[in-house]
Amino acid sequence: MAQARSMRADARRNRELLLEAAVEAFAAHGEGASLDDIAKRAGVGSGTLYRHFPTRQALLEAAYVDRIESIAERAGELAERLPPGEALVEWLNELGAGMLRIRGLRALLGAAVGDGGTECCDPLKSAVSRLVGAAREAGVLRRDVEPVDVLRLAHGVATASELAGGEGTQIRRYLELLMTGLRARGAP
Amino acid sequence: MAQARSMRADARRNRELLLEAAVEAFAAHGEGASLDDIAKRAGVGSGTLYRHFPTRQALLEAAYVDRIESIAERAGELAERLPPGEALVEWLNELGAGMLRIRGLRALLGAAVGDGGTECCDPLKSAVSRLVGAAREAGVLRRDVEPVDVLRLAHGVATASELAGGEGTQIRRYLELLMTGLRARGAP
DNA sequence: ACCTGAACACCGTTCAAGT
DNA sequence: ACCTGAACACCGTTCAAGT
Repeated sequence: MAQARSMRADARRNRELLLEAAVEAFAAHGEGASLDDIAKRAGVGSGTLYRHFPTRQALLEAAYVDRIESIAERAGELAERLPPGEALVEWLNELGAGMLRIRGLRALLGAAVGDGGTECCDPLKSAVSRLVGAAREAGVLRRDVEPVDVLRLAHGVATASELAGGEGTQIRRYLELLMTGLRARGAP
Repeated sequence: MAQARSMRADARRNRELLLEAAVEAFAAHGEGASLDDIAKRAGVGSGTLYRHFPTRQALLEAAYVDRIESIAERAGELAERLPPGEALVEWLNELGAGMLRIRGLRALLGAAVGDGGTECCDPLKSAVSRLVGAAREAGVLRRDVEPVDVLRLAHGVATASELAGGEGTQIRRYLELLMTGLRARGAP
């Protein structure tokens, strides 16, 4: 999907309007919000939505790409300020909070660590790889755990806290349980 | 929903046909299978489906109620044969395998430990309560973890392994990580 | 008392016609 | 090159008419 200057002015404007409407709609009605409704609220024909974003997944990705990048950037800041183990936990905590606050982000990460994975969550994968690498070298992480395992489990933990209905108080507890398991030496 | 003898013979038969079709459809197309299709395959009108099962959730529950009970019963057998900690892990492993094998069971447990909870998963809640209680008394489980936390985390772990696309090899690893965290003494 | 199936509303997706 | 919106297919849900 071309996103560059090469778009006609009205096309670029429509794309922007669609994204604004999408962010609003996903926040209000979850990741399953009506696409037709999004087009209507953006003031464009439904065909225009499909021209810009051929699938729901593509729209979700475009709507949240900047959030994903800002979460990924936090990894660097935390790595500077905290020891490796704590930096990883803290980052997972922020990632989890983001998944609870921004509806649809969890679905996006889920697809990324599954088989429907696109490149949109690559910044998160790079971030967790760096944090996991550092934690391993510091000896606070078992060596048989891959970065992608950590993302999957973080996704699972976010699911668990969403089920608990909490606003982020549960996720900290669950992450600490998980981290204790990750810290222990590998199974025989 | 009356399920007793009080139903007319044709009603009881239709109910049975609907359940068979539902189990098949959920297995083939996931928990979102078309209800209209289920009615057609059962050879009844769509209104009949709604008369027996007013919501998709009600149909899911009726379709899997016996599986749920048989998983719950396994808890007792395992508790007799194994020490408390191992019995809990083993049971969680079987529960997880069930969630991966039978599509829709995970959704059902998710609803049960969330706010949309009905009484259909109560056997599972009782089972985990007994196992957790025994493990606590044996001193192999931290005391600040509630049975419902364990179910939620098991649900999360099953989600994580489903994302991994495995057929039950990952879930064992993930459960062991989780169990290590559950075993450790409570946080300060 | 229960069943049927037409009818309605809603949503996703496509595409011919328009600028 | 891009947009529009009518058209189509599909699904969930209701309800008047039938037995």
